[in-house]
Amino acid sequence: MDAFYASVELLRYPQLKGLPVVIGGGRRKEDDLLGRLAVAYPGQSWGTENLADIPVDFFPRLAGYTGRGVITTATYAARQFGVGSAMGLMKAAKLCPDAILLPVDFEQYRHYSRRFKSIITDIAPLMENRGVDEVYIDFTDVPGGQRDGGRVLARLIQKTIFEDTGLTCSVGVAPNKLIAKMASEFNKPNGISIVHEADLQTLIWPLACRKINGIGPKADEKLQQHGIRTIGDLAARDPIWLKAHFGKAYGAWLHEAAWGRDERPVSLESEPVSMSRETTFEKDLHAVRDRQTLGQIFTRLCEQVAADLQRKGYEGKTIGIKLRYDNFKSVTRDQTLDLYTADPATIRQVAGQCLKRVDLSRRLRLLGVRVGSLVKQGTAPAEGQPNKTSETPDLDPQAQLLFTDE
DNA sequence: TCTGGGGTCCTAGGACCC
DNA sequence: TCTGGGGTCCTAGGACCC
Repeated sequence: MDAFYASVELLRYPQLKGLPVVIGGGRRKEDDLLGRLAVAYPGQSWGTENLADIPVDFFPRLAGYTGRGVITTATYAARQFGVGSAMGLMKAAKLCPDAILLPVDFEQYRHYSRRFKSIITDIAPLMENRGVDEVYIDFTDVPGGQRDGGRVLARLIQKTIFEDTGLTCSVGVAPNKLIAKMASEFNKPNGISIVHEADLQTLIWPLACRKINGIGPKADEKLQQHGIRTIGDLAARDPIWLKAHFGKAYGAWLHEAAWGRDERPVSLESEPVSMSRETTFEKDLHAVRDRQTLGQIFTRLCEQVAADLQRKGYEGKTIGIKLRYDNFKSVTRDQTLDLYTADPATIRQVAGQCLKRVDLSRRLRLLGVRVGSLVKQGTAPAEGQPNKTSETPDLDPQAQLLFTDE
């Protein structure tokens, strides 16, 4: 989907079309549009039917943003200013102070996500979810899937989604997922791109290695150090050399990817492995000095993850925590139980034990709670032998007591 | 002016078992 | 007088993705 979050917001606020808009960030009072409208226009009620009447000048701007949020999506107009996904909003505010800032509304995005996905599965049932705004589709056995190299079906999907939701998407058609993903980037927004096996050298090899789904910033940096910048450069390397420098499995995969080879099937629904909740604080907190605040946040995270599990019908037996220190270093601790659970009190208790095994003398910027090793509720395998645990000793007992046992 | 939240998968060492 | 070999599970960290 093209600029998905932003495009969904533009459905509600069409008056913002063509303007630089970014979605993201923590909530500020100024971001509470409806609250501000109630003050500015007393007696008028604002609902789905007249949101389009809100004057553009009324929307909050990026200028003066002071929180720790990042951009999740920017409209194409905003991208002109050099702002984009994952950029800190403070930095974005320097680049484009007049951009309109809207808070994220996952509820709404999930709603449109379900809608466009159900349109797709009506047309082509073999669909794989790749998050809220992206899917892989296997056209192979869909009637008409081969017409004009897949272009006919791609167009049908685009048209049907647009007519139902008003949203546009970009489609890449290729012999496998790896190339299709790259192809989908060629013609954004609202484009279709078809890449055949024979187009590898002309269309794929000139691209930066980073365009391969699976080569991130770290691998790219290392590749560049060896003079490998394009996928063609990568394809030219001896696979034995790649394995020696990048590890057996990853080296072999790099070679295959550069040659456009990918045998992964388009797979239908898969079971979740873990669920988690985490939060970055407005300001760094200290285990001792901010003990009460941290205790409340910690309990809330446990309750939220328990509620998520129960709502979706899962329970897990590995309970873990994650901290991020003021220096941005993260640590995790987890513990596996003999029993599966989705109970907030149990999660709170075990997560509290995990907290005792980390250094709490540094200030914290993030706290998270995770439950893993999930099974569908009621299908928990029989209780096994007691766990073999590799003991990690408790640290800094003084600091621990202060908020872990609240 | 620092850097969200929710995930998956991989690696590597140690415990433990046969 | 020198320490097997294979397998699984647990834990921690990290890369990567949307």
